[in-house]
Amino acid sequence: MAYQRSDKVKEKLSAKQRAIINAAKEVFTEHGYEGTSIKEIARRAGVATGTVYLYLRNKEALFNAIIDEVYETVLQEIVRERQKANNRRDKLKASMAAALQTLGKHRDLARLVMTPSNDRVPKVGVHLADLTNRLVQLVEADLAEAIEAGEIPAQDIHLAAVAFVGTFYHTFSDWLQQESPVPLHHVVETLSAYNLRGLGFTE
Amino acid sequence: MAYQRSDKVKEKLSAKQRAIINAAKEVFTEHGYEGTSIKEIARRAGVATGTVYLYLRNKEALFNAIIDEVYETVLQEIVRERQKANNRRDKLKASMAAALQTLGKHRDLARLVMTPSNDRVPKVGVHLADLTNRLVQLVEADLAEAIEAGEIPAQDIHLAAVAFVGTFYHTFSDWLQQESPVPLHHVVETLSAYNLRGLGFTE
Amino acid sequence: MAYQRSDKVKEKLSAKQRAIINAAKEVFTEHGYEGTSIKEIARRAGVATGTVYLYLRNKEALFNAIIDEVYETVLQEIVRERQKANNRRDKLKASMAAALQTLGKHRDLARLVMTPSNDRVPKVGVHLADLTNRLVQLVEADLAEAIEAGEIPAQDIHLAAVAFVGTFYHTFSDWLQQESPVPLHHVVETLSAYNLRGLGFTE
Amino acid sequence: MAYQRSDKVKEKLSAKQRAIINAAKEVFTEHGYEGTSIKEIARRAGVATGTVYLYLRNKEALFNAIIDEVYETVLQEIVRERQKANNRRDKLKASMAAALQTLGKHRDLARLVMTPSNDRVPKVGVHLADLTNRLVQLVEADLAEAIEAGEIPAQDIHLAAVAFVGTFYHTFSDWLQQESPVPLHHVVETLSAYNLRGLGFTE
DNA sequence: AATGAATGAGCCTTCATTCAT
DNA sequence: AATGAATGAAGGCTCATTCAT
Repeated sequence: MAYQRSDKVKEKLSAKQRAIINAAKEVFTEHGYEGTSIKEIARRAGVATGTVYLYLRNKEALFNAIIDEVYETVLQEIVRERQKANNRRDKLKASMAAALQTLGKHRDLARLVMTPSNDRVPKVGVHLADLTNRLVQLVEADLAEAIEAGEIPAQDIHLAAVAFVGTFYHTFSDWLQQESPVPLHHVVETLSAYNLRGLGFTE
Repeated sequence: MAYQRSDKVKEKLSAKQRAIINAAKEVFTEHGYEGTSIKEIARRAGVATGTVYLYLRNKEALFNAIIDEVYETVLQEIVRERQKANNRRDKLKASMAAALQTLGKHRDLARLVMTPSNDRVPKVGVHLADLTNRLVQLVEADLAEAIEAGEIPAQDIHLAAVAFVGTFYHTFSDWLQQESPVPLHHVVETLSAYNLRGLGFTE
Repeated sequence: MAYQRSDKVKEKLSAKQRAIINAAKEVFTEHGYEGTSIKEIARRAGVATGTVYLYLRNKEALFNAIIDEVYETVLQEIVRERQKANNRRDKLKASMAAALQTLGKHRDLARLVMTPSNDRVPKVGVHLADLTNRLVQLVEADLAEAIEAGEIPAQDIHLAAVAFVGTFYHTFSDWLQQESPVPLHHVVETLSAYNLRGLGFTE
Repeated sequence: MAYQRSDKVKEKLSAKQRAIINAAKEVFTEHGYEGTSIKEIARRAGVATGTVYLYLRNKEALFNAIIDEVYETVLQEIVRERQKANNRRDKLKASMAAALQTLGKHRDLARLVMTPSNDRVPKVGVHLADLTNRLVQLVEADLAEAIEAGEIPAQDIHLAAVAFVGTFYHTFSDWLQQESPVPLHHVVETLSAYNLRGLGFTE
């Protein structure tokens, strides 16, 4: 289903726009935002320089289009996985599992998304921060419910949520840089246990 | 003591090199890596453009020199604080407390250091990762000992250490962006408890 | 009559060509030669970009077509008004009055025509000069007759004619730039008197 | 004296800035504002592209620097020549004679200055209009005095002044385009007589 | 050691014009 | 006849780095 959905998103784009965005993904991934030239993207997409501007207003818009795509895909996956969960513990776990699994499928892209560069184009950085902020908010809501239900002790919800997401974010960054990484599901399992304990869930 | 130590680091540099690096800290902090020009750094340091190249090979080296300085200062502070601690729990807590307190004193600089920009100079990002890697290693050693001593259950040490550092890293990033942030010691206390529970320390 | 005539000019063009030229008038008037894009003209004319090139060889030809139209309209008007005049004095006066009145009706268009821009397309400037050259020739003929008839003293005919036209040209430019301009007929009256005196007509 | 003065102005500029401005004069003259590229100016000046920006903020500033130079030279010459005149008639004549003679010495430059292009860079056009406006103001002052002194009948001073300048402006433009032009002093003599008659001066 | 003028590659973006449909 | 997507040259400007003084 999610596959279909994200496919729908992609189908809206012409083959050419797809080619451009895909080329951009590659180049941005390899050289960063400032290190990427439109000319190179065009070359890699097999179109003329000007053609890029037929589909995307400018460099920033091109970059954001990519971020948006990843962003939306990940969030859709999270929502989908959470629906399968029955209790709070599983929801929390499912959220992070979905995020990691989705990003884990495209290591290069993930690397791009997870390396914010606020350089000179401040909006870019802001845009990138959104994803984790949304995740944090999701977790905060879960925690508030869990506390109210007496499943975990009262605590600083924001801090706890940021810490929660932080373990996954950081571990995932670490995982991205490893040459022969461990299976992601192992990461998910371990971190889930770690965080649930940290939050004060009792067996 | 720590003051002396970090002063030692600084003493190695000539007054002019100091002036250049300090100016660079300011400008990089204000405009980011790509947004910063050598000319502006030179102007702010009160030297000619060419003089910068007498002391630092190039822009990247200049940036790295700053990272190194922060890096070293933070690590020295961590080592110092750890020596005060008597048991594993306190050592772990002291490590993170020292890191956060030191970076917290210079929010702007911290923001610079903690916003990796792999733009155009991918090595910069790599360099920045070093700091957290070292922290992770420190924590790994602590965990290995704690497990051996039976204070916490056996677990994936690397993953746990990365998660541990991740909570602090991420929370601190979040803290940096807040307009009126909570006291850092509150963050330290809360996260310490979170992580110690997560690691499986028993009261 | 003049209406009919200038209509004849316009009738030669297909409705589509008319639409394009009219759109071009608008856009050139608003943004100048270099500031105008063919795409915008096409959009405003309700046709596709390529269609413009079906009717006009290129941008320069399009611009010249407009100049030609204004040019021809003004000249027709001059000829018509001159026919009403009985003597040389009135003919000279009628010539300029017709020119000014006609251009004065479309201040924007006049501004476009009267601001030669030799930019990049030097021929454009040349084309624009034609109008005044033709006016000068008309005046020269009148002066030659007037001298032969003994109405004015012998003099450098070309220079006098250029000066004559120059007073109107310059005054009219000045008038175009004024926010609340005086009535054109006042300009015509004043300048006519000025020039007739200058030429040596006696009361 | 005037020669010295304008020389002083030029001495202030380094040899390189002079070379750049002179090259710019050539290229702007040949291809107009929009048709001129900084690269070509640099090439012609024998410097690198970036060097141009060491001396002039940008293309517009470079263009204006040229206009300013001509502008100042011409006005200085006018002031100087007017001081030699004893009466109103001679002052008026001297003003225009000075302007024409000065511009006449550099036909190419004069062509550049006298072809306003308000295209896309509106300030450029405004800047160019200044010269004639200043001339008009000078003439207006003279006319006001002449009327008060009873030397000429009351009339619309602004219109008369614009017409006055217009004859010279236009005649000069005409002269600039001629391949084998008549001597400028002949133009001055003829136009002076024409205008003085037109204004109503009596022998 | 120090200077800072000079370099020139490289960047994003625009737009007149073409041509396959 | 008409379309409009595609082209790619060209332009102004910046800036890390060098080097003659």
